[in-house]
Amino acid sequence: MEKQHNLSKNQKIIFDLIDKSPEPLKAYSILFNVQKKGINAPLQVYRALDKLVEIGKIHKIESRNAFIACQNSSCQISKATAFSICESCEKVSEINNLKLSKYLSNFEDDSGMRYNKYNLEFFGLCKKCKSK
Amino acid sequence: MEKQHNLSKNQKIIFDLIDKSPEPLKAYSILFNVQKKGINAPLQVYRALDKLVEIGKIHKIESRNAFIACQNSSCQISKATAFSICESCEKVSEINNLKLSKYLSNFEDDSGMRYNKYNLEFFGLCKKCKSK
DNA sequence: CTTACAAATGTTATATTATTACATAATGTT
DNA sequence: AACATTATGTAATAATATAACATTTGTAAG
Repeated sequence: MEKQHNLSKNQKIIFDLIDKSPEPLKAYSILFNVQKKGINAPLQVYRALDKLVEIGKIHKIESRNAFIACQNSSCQISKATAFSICESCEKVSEINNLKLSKYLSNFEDDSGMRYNKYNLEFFGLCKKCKSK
Repeated sequence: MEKQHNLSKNQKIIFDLIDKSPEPLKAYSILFNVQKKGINAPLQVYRALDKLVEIGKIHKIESRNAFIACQNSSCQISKATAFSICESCEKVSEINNLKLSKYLSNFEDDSGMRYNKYNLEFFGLCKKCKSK
């Protein structure tokens, strides 16, 4: 049974914003958007983001310093993330591919080391941008 | 035949520093280290870093905002990078594994899309840290 | 219920990472 | 030499993220 995380007030405000967004959001853009709800300081945003990342409700797109809601309905694999990033329009999608995640989770490097966690970012042109 | 890039003065200073370093270096730590050589401003560092990344002599470790020299003697695959990162001692190594790079370069997502570029960061404990 | 602990909040200040804008110099090509 | 491209120098500022400290809220045990 998965642990239930009851989001706190700030966490909920910030998660809802990210979850509704069609694109990854940056911390200060989040801050700007939630100021009307009484969240005034960067730290309040970063603390909520840290927690949401920790419990797997959102992911950080490292190459963009931006945050996206987890797209895996059964969000077990927050430690094993893969994203598709369009270098033209910056559209980001989470890749949820069992073969890929199995391949990477089972990957052994040349020294025989295994990893419990990874983040993979693919770059290319999305369909729309490719056809332009 | 691979294009030869003659590094400029600043590029060479900064590449040499990164190449000699046993660990990834951060931009402002680089700046501090090269001030005695007449590089005074962040922008001079970032410009050199950008170029070095572009030509594949160094890579950026996105999750750490740090830079490491490319470890692939035949440095063809600067667009396809994989790293091992120790979450305890922060040691970073480039993974140069043909099966992995083939697998990822040939990966098709569920929409049939292919990617010409990726960055993969694995996290775990290195041997030293695991045995503590 | 109340005590105690952990988690979250609020606030100010500051650290770290990165870019804009503009002027000049060096290098490579024809 | 003329031109284009790449690199440099410098100042200012933008964008991203954390430290430190005080207070409040949520939760679980007695």
